[in-house]
Amino acid sequence: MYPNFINHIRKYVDLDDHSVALLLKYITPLKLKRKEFLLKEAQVCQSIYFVEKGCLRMYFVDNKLNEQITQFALEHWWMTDHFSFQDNKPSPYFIQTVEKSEILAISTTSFEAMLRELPQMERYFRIIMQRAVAAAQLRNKYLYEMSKEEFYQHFSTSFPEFVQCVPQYMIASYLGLTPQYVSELRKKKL
Amino acid sequence: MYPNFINHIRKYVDLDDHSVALLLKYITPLKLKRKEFLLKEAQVCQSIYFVEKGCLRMYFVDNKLNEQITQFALEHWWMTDHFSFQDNKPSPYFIQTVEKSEILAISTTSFEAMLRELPQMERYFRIIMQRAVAAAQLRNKYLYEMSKEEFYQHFSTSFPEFVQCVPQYMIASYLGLTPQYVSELRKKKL
DNA sequence: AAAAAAAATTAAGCTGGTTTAAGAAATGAC
DNA sequence: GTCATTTCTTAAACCAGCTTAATTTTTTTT
Repeated sequence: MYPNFINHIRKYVDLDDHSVALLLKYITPLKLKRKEFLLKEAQVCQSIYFVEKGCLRMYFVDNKLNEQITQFALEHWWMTDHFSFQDNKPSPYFIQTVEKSEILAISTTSFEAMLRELPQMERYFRIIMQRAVAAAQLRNKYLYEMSKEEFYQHFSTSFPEFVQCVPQYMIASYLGLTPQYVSELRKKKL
Repeated sequence: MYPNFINHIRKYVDLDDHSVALLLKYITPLKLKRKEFLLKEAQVCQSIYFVEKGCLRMYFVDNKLNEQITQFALEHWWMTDHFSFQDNKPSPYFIQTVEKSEILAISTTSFEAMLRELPQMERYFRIIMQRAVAAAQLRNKYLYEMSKEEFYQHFSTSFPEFVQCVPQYMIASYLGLTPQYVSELRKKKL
């Protein structure tokens, strides 16, 4: 039952079978097709989502009506609009499946109750969030030190699995590039 | 004793006086002058730092030998190289006081021991880190949707206290702009 | 298998923001 | 209070990456 989910937690904290059983009461499994939405602009993001299988993207629509992708989540990554989730504010984002996916959702209220009942999960999320901050810090450094060309080359050599399963125009959007420019860079490299 | 520190924790979790006493054993207070270093490039970042009073900046030296500032920390903010702190890796960053400051340091080992003895602190840091992720997500969105001019105007109207106490060229560096361009933008606005 | 829709490419012209260089103003140290 | 250093300004030339627009290729739907 949800092996990616359980294994991921057990990588960071001890969790006996009884605790697992308790934990499962707080999650809602979702089977989704390609291009289904978990969140739309102006809604409050009521859950935090774990990608058991598949791929999610998060984007907002900018003032030129472009979809700006700000995040992807692959298998065993978490995804939410943290600001909306924590403070119950309407979100500017859409969260959508990129492909057929199995998602585990934990609602705001379940999240709070789960943390109270299972202190290991408090620890787990402290570690996960700390790692997310570290990742954000690193990505941020890349933005300061690399040109857009270097940023693209770095990304596409570091994460070839993305280039596989995500269309090129989405990668361009995520990296803050125009599809035309990515096309030019690819030509240049060959 | 360290009112900013204790009040900040009590904003998020309950902490009785006995717990406060236990907690204080894990922290090392530091009184620093202007421009003193807490971390230099190639060192492992052995502590997480709380700004009780004053101001810190974090920067790295890029391949053109510019100091690129990636973060500031004002009163009651935390600062560390999370990647270095968590995984004991050498850091690419410098952490330095911008002005005379009072800093509370918690070392890697103290941090771990503290979390084991005081579960409230596990919760506190889970919340703090979650808020840091939310802040990073928001800043990231701004980078996608704003031009550099808009980003500068937004920053300088949102955080006038910074423009007060941090020299202009540091703000330029933090925002990823040249000092010349900031100068031009300021002229434009008046 | 054909039609429709979505994604990727190509190329020319343009612009937001950098680079370079020099001088002016502000700050800190003695 | 003066000298040395740091910070800020001005201006012109330049370029990385965008815009626009048209064409081709790939994918999806029927």
